[in-house]
Amino acid sequence: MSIGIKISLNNKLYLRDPQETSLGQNIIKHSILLIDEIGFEAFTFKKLAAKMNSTEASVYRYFENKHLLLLYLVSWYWEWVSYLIDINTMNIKSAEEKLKIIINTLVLAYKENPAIDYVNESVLHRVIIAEGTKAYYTKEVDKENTEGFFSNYKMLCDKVANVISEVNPDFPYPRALASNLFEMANSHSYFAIHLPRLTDVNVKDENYEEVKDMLLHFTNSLLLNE
Amino acid sequence: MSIGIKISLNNKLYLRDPQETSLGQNIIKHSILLIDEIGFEAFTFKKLAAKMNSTEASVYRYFENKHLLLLYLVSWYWEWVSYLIDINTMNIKSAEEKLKIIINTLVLAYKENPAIDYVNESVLHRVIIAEGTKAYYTKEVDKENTEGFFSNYKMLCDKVANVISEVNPDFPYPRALASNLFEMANSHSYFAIHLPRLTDVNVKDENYEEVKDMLLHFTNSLLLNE
DNA sequence: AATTAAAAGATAGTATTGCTATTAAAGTAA
DNA sequence: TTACTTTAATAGCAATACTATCTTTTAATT
Repeated sequence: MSIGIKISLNNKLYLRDPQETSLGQNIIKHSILLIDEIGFEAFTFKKLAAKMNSTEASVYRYFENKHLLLLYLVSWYWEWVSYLIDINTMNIKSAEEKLKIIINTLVLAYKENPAIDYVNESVLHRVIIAEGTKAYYTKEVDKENTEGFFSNYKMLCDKVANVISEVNPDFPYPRALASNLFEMANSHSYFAIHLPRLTDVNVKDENYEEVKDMLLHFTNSLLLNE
Repeated sequence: MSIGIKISLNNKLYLRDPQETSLGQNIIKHSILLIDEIGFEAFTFKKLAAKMNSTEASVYRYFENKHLLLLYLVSWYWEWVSYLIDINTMNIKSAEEKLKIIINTLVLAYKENPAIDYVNESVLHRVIIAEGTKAYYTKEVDKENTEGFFSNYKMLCDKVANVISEVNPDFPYPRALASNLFEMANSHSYFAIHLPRLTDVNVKDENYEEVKDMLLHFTNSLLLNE
């Protein structure tokens, strides 16, 4: 039983809207699980179809190729984070407090009560951490950017940058800090698990508290000291 | 005429050492150019061989697959940066000054006088910016890490983290700041060109000064304010 | 200068990937 | 019930990611 919020995404990301049909929802559901399981490079539509007892050709009716499917998942994720931030900061006046909540949401989004039953937010979180950046490090980035394929991420960046500027109007790099918070939230979660010498934080059993504390420390240090 | 410095890399990265033969050097040279031209996803050993008038099978005698070739290029790049940092900070006593030089070197490494004729450092810089992170966002990261495939990057991170701790022994995240400097140097160079709404810096005609200024600002703010 | 070993080139072959096309079956709406 | 749409089933094709073998070229040793 889904609460029925619908994440709104650029409709050029897909050929047929996967949120509209049960096959589409199945594609989303199993692609998240399969990418998590075997990694994006080894992931193919044929394997996905096999896993969900459908056919390759059927998957191709929804997504042009696996890159656009990843872009869809990434956009979905950031839109979901954006939605959570809106809810969690709704009645907060203080910009400092808002920024704290934003950082909290960024790192701990995957824990929030799942609102959509065909998306396992916790697994999606792992997928975004491990594969997310591949969505925009591509030769077609400029063309895709003009088509609005990254607008969810950019809008979230705007939103957070605005709060940063509210906290400290003189800080000269609000957008950069915002995007850096997104990147660090994910990269240091990855480093902690796979390349611990590249970070100072620990992550054990899906506990990302230390990542959050680090982001808070960085942000405070950058914005509140003069 | 090459000065003859030899970058030392983990010998499990390759099947035959490409630095030792002219075919090997050609593989390095043209792979940098071709990845820059068509992107890592479209890059194949067959296309590379065609470009350099050799054969696919010959390339496979040097590298197991294109992923390991990328890892080789990435390791080469960070080892090159590490070497430049050593030279540039050789007679510097002050840790603050050293850190400034490190940041400078990080962002502007590609400009340094090319010491190795088969590597176009400026093009390699672009390749690392656009494709570098794909070297460690892979399903085999843990296995490859135990084999020491990322040791060049990790050692550079150690080196910079030590200087950071020298500047401020109480700063709790020296490694994270170090790796974040590497990541930001590259990601914001990329954002400035392709996704400008994700940053506040401008890059035009290979002029990365603003990226450098931002990294200096972040670093000072994090380490020098109390 | 002749001999030999190693490297590179040439060619072939295979399983998988990344698609497109066609036709048949199933479900759904008029 | 007919007609329309969606999905399943199957086939096919060019490119990718290799491996294997064999011949020629190059370089090193005697």
